[in-house]
Amino acid sequence: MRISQSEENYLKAIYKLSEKTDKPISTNQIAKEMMMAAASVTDMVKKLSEKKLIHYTKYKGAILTDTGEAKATDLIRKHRLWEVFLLEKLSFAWDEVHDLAEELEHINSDQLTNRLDAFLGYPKFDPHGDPIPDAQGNMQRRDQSILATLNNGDKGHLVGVQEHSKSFLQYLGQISLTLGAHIEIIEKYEYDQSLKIIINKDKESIISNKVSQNLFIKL
Amino acid sequence: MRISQSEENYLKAIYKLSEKTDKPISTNQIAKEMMMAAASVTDMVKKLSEKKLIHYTKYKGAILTDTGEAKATDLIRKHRLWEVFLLEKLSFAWDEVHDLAEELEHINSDQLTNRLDAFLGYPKFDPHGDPIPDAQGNMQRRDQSILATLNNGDKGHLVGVQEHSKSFLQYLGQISLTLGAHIEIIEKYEYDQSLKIIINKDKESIISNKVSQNLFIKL
DNA sequence: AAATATTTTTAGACAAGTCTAAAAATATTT
DNA sequence: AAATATTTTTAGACTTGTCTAAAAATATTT
Ligand SMILES: [Mn+2]
Ligand SMILES: [Mn+2]
Ligand SMILES: [Mn+2]
Ligand SMILES: [Mn+2]
Repeated sequence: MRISQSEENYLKAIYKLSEKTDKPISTNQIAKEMMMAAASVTDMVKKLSEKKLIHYTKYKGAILTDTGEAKATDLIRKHRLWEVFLLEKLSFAWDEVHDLAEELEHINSDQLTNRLDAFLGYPKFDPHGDPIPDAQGNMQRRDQSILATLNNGDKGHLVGVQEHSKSFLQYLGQISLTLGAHIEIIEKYEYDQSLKIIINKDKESIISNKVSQNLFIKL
Repeated sequence: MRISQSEENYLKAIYKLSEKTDKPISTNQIAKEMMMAAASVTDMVKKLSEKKLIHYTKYKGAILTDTGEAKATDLIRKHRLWEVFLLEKLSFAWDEVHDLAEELEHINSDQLTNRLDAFLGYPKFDPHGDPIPDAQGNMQRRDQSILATLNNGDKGHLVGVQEHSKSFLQYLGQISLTLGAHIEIIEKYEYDQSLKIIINKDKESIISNKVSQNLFIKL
């Protein structure tokens, strides 16, 4: 069954929103995520429902079917593999790879995807620390804690970021917080929950709670 | 100025047809090349003309403007670079790369193109022997003769193919005629212009005139 | 130079994907 | 349980890219 690029983007949005909840995803949520009018979403969910990619009940919301979820997982696999390619092979920075991957992910060829995977050495995580589904759609669960929940003296490595915005990633780059960096909490300020940390056992930084809420650490 | 994927395909078709002639390209020619109704082409050439990508006179045909030609050349650059990537890095065969490159070429990012070019080592020719334009749009002229025009005793290397169809390329593969192969003409049969050749100083083959018309040889 | 054939354009239609404004359904507050 | 607010759907419109059938222009033949 032919799935358009637009339909693929809806599936990804629903998948993403479904990661945070088990409830059906409302048309408004999808509209907000995709920056689109709610009316457009209503039209599309009807179409996706007819194609059996989602379960949709009027006024209730949408849930991916198994087929829809498999399709979304495959898109994520392609997106993340392309991100790895762009960073590792074409030396793009981690704040530059997302937009290009957003387009490359729509090229549909299992052969291309699987050979790219092999060429990259079957990476398990993308440049933002997100797990890459394998050809069967299985992905490793990342063992992580949110930095904001840790305390004085806790230490570990940066294994992922929650936010993916360019500005956030660039900010992290500026304070030399790259994926894999070692972080130790020196002090947690009760007042605004900001943290004084040492990066790579060398550089001291103070980061806001907003930042630490978006960093995943493996202890 | 935003150029859609569809518009890009028209530009490429006009470019391709323009390589064989200096005359304006008729809507029918474009329609045939793209396997589309002539009426659709008429609509599109009007649009391309408004965007100053082609010069178009009703009932006369279309010629690329400098802007249009630059755009087409850039698409060809991307197409051929991706073909090299697929063959060299992902080990696809030369009869498999075209369709994927047809999609990859529409991803518009000069940075991506130029980094891919660098990653591949600035190749000058693609897997079919076609020249790859550089970032400025310049490409090397290939020094070639059509095999069908040569005579007994002539020899050289296969540097390109005219036809790009899967079946033709697969046929060549079967008789071990790959790019770079050495070819010597043993005998030219007057009757049907077929040729007895020796490939790589080893394997003897008889090829039809239809085949030899499509092979470019460097003496 | 007419008649005929071919090519090209126009006219009108349709599907996909989007929007705004209005109506209907659902949720929240009083 | 009404009244009010919010969410969601419907209705109608628009753009892009395509098609078929008919009309108009151009080219070829007689
Ligand atoms: Mn991404
Ligand atoms: Mn990512
Ligand atoms: Mn090609
Ligand atoms: Mn090629």
